[in-house]
Amino acid sequence: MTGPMREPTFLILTALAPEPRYGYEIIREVAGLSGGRLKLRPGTLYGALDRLADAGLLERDREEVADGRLRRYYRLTEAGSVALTAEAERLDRNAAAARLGLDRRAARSAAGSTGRSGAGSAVGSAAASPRLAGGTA
Amino acid sequence: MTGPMREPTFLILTALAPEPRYGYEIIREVAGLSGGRLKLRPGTLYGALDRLADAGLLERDREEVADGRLRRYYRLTEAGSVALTAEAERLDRNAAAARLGLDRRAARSAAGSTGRSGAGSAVGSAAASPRLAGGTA
DNA sequence: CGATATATATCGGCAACTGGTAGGTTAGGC
DNA sequence: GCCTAACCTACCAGTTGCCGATATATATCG
Repeated sequence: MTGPMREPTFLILTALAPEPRYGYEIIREVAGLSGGRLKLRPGTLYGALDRLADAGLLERDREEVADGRLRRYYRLTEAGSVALTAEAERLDRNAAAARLGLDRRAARSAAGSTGRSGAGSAVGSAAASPRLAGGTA
Repeated sequence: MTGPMREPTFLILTALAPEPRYGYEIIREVAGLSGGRLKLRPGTLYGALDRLADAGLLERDREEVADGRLRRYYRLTEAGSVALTAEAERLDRNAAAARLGLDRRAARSAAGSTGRSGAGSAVGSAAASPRLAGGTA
């Protein structure tokens, strides 16, 4: 679990970044962070919590009983914080690369040569591509 | 294919954003964009190309024979461009959310209350979470 | 009581990817 | 000439995280 993580995993870690939270609260927090777009299923949440705990990115914090219901709190570990930071940087770099490519595309559209590029570019298409410094996702 | 895409898919679209490219060139471009981190396998590439074409995000551009080798060019469609733009924005929002959470975490660490938060925060943990305007990933 | 919300937990199936294999051509080195 | 690496497209079994669901329990409200 050092490679790219998918969005649910990422947002779970994000939800736990500021403070420990219990399962159901993570679900709500992730929904909020995603503007209602991502509704974590219990299967996804607890599967991810187990995986991330096994990988040392998070751990059990404490248990509490509130209104007759057990709440199991989790917290991000230092390794989890590091992984989340690295992942955020990866996202930034990927987004920047896409932006650059889209900008160049728009510039080409404005120049009138769109889509079917001329036959002359077949060999020349190995032109310098945006090479991002630290690597992207 | 309107939901979150994984990194290989995203970077394939990014490689095709500025101009049409053929399969092997996409592999090289993606490797460059990712700083050598992501080496697309043929299985991944052609599987994704088929999927993305089926979804209308890219299409066949042309074929060429160079040095006795067939090169099959692909180009991003307008829908693909739109999807890539949306995806880049999603990445930005996600990264920003993670940063915010990590900053709050660092602030808590500096305040001396780390990890095991006090018992008093059990009910108050529903405090206002960073609510990003347009929604995140 | 029934419906809804709040809470944790488990599981089968699926899609995208991983990690390969395959077939072919060309160029360079020995 | 032979071998290796690079250049090209194509196909496939296995893995993994997630989807979509089910289950159990408590609490509240009409």
